[in-house]
Amino acid sequence: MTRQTRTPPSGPQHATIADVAKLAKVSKATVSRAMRDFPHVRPELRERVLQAARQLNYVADPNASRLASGKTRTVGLIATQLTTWYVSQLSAGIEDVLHPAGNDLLVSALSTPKRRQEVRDGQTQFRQRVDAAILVDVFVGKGWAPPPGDPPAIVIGERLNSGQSLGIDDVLGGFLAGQHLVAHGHRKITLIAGSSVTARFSPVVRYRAEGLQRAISGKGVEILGEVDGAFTIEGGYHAAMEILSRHPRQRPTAVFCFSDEMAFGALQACRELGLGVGSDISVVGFDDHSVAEAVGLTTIRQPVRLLGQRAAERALGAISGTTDHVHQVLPIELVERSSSGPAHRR
Amino acid sequence: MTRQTRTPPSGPQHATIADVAKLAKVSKATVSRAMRDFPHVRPELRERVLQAARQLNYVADPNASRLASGKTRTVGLIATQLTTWYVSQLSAGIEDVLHPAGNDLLVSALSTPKRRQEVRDGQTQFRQRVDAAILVDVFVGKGWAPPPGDPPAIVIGERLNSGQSLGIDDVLGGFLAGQHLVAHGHRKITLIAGSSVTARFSPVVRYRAEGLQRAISGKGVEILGEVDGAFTIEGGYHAAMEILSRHPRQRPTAVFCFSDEMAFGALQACRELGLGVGSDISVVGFDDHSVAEAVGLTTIRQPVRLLGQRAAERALGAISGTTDHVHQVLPIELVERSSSGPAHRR
DNA sequence: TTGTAGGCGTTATCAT
DNA sequence: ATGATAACGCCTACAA
Repeated sequence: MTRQTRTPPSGPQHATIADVAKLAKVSKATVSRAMRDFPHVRPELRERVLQAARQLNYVADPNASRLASGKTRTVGLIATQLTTWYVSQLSAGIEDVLHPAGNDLLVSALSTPKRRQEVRDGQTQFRQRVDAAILVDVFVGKGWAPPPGDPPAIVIGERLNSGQSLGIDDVLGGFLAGQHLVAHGHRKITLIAGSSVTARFSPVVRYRAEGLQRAISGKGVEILGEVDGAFTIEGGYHAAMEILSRHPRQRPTAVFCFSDEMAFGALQACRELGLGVGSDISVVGFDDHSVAEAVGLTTIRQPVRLLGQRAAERALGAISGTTDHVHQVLPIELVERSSSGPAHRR
Repeated sequence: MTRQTRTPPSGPQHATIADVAKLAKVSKATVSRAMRDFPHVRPELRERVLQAARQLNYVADPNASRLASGKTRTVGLIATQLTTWYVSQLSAGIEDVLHPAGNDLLVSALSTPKRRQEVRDGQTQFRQRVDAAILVDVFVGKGWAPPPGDPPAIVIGERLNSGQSLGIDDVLGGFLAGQHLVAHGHRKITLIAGSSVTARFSPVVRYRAEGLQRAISGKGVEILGEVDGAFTIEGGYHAAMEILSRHPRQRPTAVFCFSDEMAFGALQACRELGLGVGSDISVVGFDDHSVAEAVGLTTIRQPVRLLGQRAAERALGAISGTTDHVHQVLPIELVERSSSGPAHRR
């Protein structure tokens, strides 16, 4: 019977494990072990194999090894928005950990509520492609756990009852901002939160608002409403524009935005309306975005990159069987800059 | 001989193509064809297969198909810095195209010059993992082409003699900025460029500087030097700080930054030094970063996301055998905002 | 139009 | 400590 060659070997194909084995005069099994630093390989042989591999410029085909081993060496990141500063910092943090460990990161957006539901039910999109998943702002619900058969998941931004989750203390975040504004004499504050749709499901939004409430309760502070900033710059701009173009009497003296990006939009609105930021109006953001310092934005700093690193570490842990059902909380702090100051007196 | 079962099927494993075949009472081959919308499959059978697949919650194991077909359905992105706004927009654009086409994006940083050299010689890191690669700011050199055996590559930010590259007209970018400043009466301009190391290899930096030169030549304009802003916010801040804290006589009236992020740093420096932006000092950036509008930064807008989309389209094209050896240039424009204005008269 | 069966390159089991 | 070899799950050339 003739050997069945698929495509005529057009060019110099890549070396396979068999080529290395032949050159090093050992079996494929030994090559495989040597390449992966397994014990029980005679140093001399190991050296011979590595040298042969180098000579042939050999690297194991990831697909073949994935198929054979059943491990993908890949972690999936699922987020609602990929282009935000928050998510890009997160990915950077995740990569910090994944790459040295020889793992890949597979990113996937999840824009529609429908797809969000899909994730809760089972990560079809990542099926058999990842060993673990990191979910950010998907709002799966306290009691959630990955459906049986699905890879383990780490959840960022929501506290799971039993589990693999981490985040910051959002109540504290809201509280710190509120405390700061109250201390500066502000008595009329407007919140620029997420979209109204998100708000319903998002613990993040709820908790930050709750923290603010705690800080102001009993201080005679009025919250002039919670407007929709969609967590975008434009959203923050429009929201602020609407609020701040009111008559000074009905205007807040301070605006607390649930993200720095919305705060940037608010700053723009202030500028266009000729309001002095930090004097006529105080603006406080959330995140400590990389340009927050440059624009002098007072904000609640959260360690986003670190959050990513921790998540990745736990993902790796989960893969190797460590199931630490703990909610991990990372520290935040208020960073005072020029965008906030004493309430303007009239 | 006993059947050699690897791991005892601990849980309800995932359905395989064989399961679907059995349930639909067809061969594996037919399942494979039906699932991939191949022609020459009786509609009735196709329907039966799809239904069985749905019922078993079956999705093809990507690794197995990759191994069998030799295609990874993955495109690699190699960049020097992953956390910049530019690269994150680029990835977003790439994903716009890749995802609908059922392809994955694999991202890889390339921080050190040594690793950069590795890429020029052969993309070891992506070997057998991607069907095509997109290289951004790697500066491979005009005559470069992927080494034989390596997947096709699309280069962003550098014009290859023969091929697969795209970018903007950097000379024009520098020119537009220069023209704008000259028109506003500026006669002393400082450039905040990249790091001195990068500058030597980077056509981007060279061309933008050249464009500026062209715009100012013969207009009695003095370039007060090209300082290193490292393409970061902090870098821009420090560079600007140093320049602008000089005696007014030796100070430029305008600063042209080769990225918006450096311009943000420059704006911060101005604020801290009490210099009126747009009056005492004009600042022009490059990119049209998403917060540029919010801070009123005059800048050269480049369509970064579109650049990513085009690159991805060409990557997909290259995979399917289309080799269009053309350098594609995307349009840019000056966006005038409040950070620039007439030169301050003394 | 459908089925059969070999092979993709690696890992892991078993035997030595 | 090393070697032989059966999976892993899919794709595809070829036969029918």
